[in-house]
Amino acid sequence: MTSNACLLRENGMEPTDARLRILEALSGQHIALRAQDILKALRANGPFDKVTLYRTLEAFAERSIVQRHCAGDRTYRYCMPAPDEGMHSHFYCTRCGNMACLTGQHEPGMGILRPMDAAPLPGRLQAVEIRLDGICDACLSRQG
Amino acid sequence: MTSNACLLRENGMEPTDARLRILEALSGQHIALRAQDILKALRANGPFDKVTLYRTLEAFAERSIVQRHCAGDRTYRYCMPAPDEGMHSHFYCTRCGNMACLTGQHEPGMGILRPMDAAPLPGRLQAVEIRLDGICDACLSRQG
DNA sequence: CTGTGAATGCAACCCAGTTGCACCACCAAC
DNA sequence: GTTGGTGGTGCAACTGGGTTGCATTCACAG
Ligand SMILES: [Mn+2]
Ligand SMILES: [Mn+2]
Ligand SMILES: [Zn+2]
Ligand SMILES: [Zn+2]
Repeated sequence: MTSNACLLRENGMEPTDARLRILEALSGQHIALRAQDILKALRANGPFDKVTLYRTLEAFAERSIVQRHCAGDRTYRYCMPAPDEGMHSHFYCTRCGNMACLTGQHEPGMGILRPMDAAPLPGRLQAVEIRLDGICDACLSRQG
Repeated sequence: MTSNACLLRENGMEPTDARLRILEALSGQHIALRAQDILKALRANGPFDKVTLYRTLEAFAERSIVQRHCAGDRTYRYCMPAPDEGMHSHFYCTRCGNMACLTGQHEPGMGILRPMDAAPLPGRLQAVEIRLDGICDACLSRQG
């Protein structure tokens, strides 16, 4: 029994082949992947249906098995949080679209996240998304 | 000469009727609007072309006349920063999609934004996007 | 006037993500 | 064993926010 299979069982999902393959593609990554990136990786070892992927990713995100983030280009990116780690933030390269996971979690409710805002929030906070935008080192070295 | 016309001139844009109408729709809002929200408001006082709106909003965003943000539902929201204010963050209601602008700017490079991350960034930072997700007061009062 | 570039309008297109529905495997009840 | 329900997958069609191409109009300098 792999740890991914356990993860699925803990979340009330059968560890099917498709699900395990998707988790495998996401495990150990330090960047957040587009659905299409994942699809391409999956299809390197056999056919895989697009809709199954999208539906599975959505189910994973609902159960917090993966994190789903909206990048600056309006496409979702998916990544697996490190074990026992909460939300983490990302560095998004506006030139190449690469979205690196940053180490160190951040927590909803941390006062320091809104240093200059004394007013109460206009609702019940559930999650905090922090995205750092810029040019990644690879793009910088390619052309400054 | 309205202040919006000045704003356009300062950014090298002719203050055309279409542009002024768009800025007018965004001025004084305390929420970030979808393109479609803006279009609906514009069409309340006469016809307005969808493509002109999108192109104009893009030109405004490039010149930082408006801020463009990607909400959790993968649609862009547009808002005008208060005068002399930099980037600000938003509260996004995952139930109704309303995206409230939060008062108080945040600055790229503030150390406090990444409290638990000592590692250097994997690139050159240009902007910081902070989105607080949750359920807004209106939705809470409607059904908890 | 007249030429030039900027701005606008309309139609067609793009494409990540979604929906509908058929199919299949599995298991439990009859 | 047959039936019926459930969960997962596959294929095709669809959605809709946003974009592109291109023709037309406008502003204004020469
Ligand atoms: Mn990540
Ligand atoms: Mn705003
Ligand atoms: Zn890059
Ligand atoms: Zn709401």
